[in-house]
Parts: sequence; structure tokens; C-alpha cells
Amino acid sequence: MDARSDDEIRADLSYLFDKASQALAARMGTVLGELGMTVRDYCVLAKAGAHELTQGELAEMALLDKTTMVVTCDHLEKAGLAQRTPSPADRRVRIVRTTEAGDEAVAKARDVIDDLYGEVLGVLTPEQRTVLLDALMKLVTHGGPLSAVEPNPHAPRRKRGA
Amino acid sequence: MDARSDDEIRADLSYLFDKASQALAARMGTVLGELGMTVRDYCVLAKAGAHELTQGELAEMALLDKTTMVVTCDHLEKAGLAQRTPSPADRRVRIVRTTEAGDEAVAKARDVIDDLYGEVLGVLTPEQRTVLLDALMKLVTHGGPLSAVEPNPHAPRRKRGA
DNA sequence: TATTGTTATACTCTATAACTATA
DNA sequence: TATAGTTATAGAGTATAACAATA
Repeated sequence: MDARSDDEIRADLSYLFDKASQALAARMGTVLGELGMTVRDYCVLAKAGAHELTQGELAEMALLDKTTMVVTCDHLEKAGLAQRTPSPADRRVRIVRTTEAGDEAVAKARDVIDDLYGEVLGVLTPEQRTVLLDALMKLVTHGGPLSAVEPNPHAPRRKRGA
Repeated sequence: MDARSDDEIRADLSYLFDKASQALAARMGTVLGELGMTVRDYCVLAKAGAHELTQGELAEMALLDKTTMVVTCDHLEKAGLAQRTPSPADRRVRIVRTTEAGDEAVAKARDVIDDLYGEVLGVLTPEQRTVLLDALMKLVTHGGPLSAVEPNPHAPRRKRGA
């Protein structure tokens, strides 16, 4: 939803970010799809492997709604990549653990993503790579002009104070 | 849907692009919302002003589906920013023209977007700005590794050959 | 009473399909 | 028959609301 005519593209930051984001997400979706995963599956699975995290903790880390997390976990379990087990300490919460297949899948996913990133960044000079990543970090991290996800007051879909 | 743990962020291109894209889109949505426009409205309106374009031509330029274009035009007309008039040459097609209010709105929108871009890019050094934009262009434009929107074969929602 | 996870559901967005009118 | 625009609708994604079990 954001294309400008060619003569406008040159200066259009929004177009450049959108295109880069969408195209890279599409390519990640393709290579991860070949491993039976979505990008979101991978984000959750990669975090779940390392620590003993509950669904809620994982949801917070991945910036997912808890109901979206349920769907994601359902999918990961059905695919045999993760398992939910009730915590003995608090029987309300469920720990998400990767299976062996899940760990292998994460490892493979890391490889294909590394390859992809290498291919993408490979068209840049080393100096361009460094400056690009530094600049993006500066914009995006805490305090930068693209850090706070200030909610658009005119946006739809917000029923209560939440 | 794409947050990594902090120690992973450093190298995560996908996270950086997504965050930058989403945050900038949110900020554009906010400032354009104050003018009664969505980002998509602006994209269409800015193109409609210049030339005598039909809905279909505008849809193609803005990479919108023609049915989405109908909704957008409905909104622009209701807001008094654009008007559709049947072409005398071909009575099937409708020319989309900006109203005076629409031209003013585009001008104001250009201003607030310029201000916003200035604020965002202002945190970078001139050299960083140049390299960032050059590098993004290199990735995104024709032939770059993020140019083709290769459809993900595992993605949902595709019924026929179209 | 508060909290974790689940289910049900509603809302938005976008795109396909079918339709009207012109060509 | 093909094309521009419209309408209707279905699909996917996500978030709110209500609920069950547990604390």
C-alpha cells in the first residue's frame, strides 16, 4: 500500500523500509516454509529452546498476544517441534519446551536465515553494511525516533482501555 | 511478530526492517490522521493531483487491487478530497481528480511528512543518511536481493491462477 | 479475588467472484 | 467477447470477551 511513482522513490524512506521489510519477510517465509515453519513459529521456537519459559513469558518476549501464542503453540505441537507441559510449581502455567525435532529445525532455520542474510547483505560493500546496520539500530533502539510504537489515535479497532 | 531477545537484535536484519517500517508507518498514520487521511489515501491523492488518471491506472501505480481502490476513492470522495468523473472518451472509466481541498490536504501532508522524515533522519550523521538511503536503494530496486516480491509458495490465500 | 491459558467471537483488511455498463 | 468499476462475500489474521482451573 505504499508505492510511489518512480521519480518519487528516491527520497521516500517509508517506501524503502516497507519494501525491504516486506521483501525480506517474504523471502524468510519462503525458506522457513520449506522447513514447515512460519516466521512467527521460528521466533517462538528459537526462544523456547534456550530457557524454561511459560507461554505468557514467550508471548511477551515475542510481542504476541496470548491468544495468538495459543495458536502458535498449537501449530508447533502439531508439527512435533515443541511440547507444552504444566509447571509443577504453578499448575496454571505451561512450560514450552522444544522437542529434538524442534531443536534440529531451529538449527536448520538459523542456517538458512544466515545464508539469506548473507546473500542480501552481500550486495553491499562492507562499509555500507556497517553503516546500514548502525543507522538502523540508531533509529530503532530505545530513544530513537522509530522506537516507540506510539498508537495512532485515528486507528481502528480498540475497544477498551487496553 | 518479530521481536528477538535483546542479545539477538544486533544482527537481526529482519527485526530492524520490520521495526523501522512499522514505527515509521505508525508515525505517518498519526500525522496524516490529523489531516483526516490514511497513508493509503495520501499515496493515491498525491498521484491523482498531478495527472488525469483513471481508477485503474491509479490502482496500478499504487499497487492496489482495484476493489481496494474503490474503497479508497469512496473515502476520498466522502472526505471531499477527490472526485470521480466519467471519461467522455470511454464512458466505462472514471477519472479521479483532486478537489481544491484535496490539493491543500496533499500540500499539508507533504509538509508534515517532510518534517517527520527530517526528524527521523536528523538523528543520523549526513554520511549515515547518505549511506543508509543508498544501501536501501541498492537492496530494494530492480535486480536487488529485496526487489522481487517472490510469492511464498507456502503462504495461504491463493485460490486460482491469479 | 487475581492470574494462566483456552475458547469463542468480532473486527479489519484484503482479494476473489459475480455483476453492470459500456466498448 | 473483453474491460472498468462496483458490489458481495469469503479468507486470513489478530485482538477482545468470557470462561475454566488454579493460586
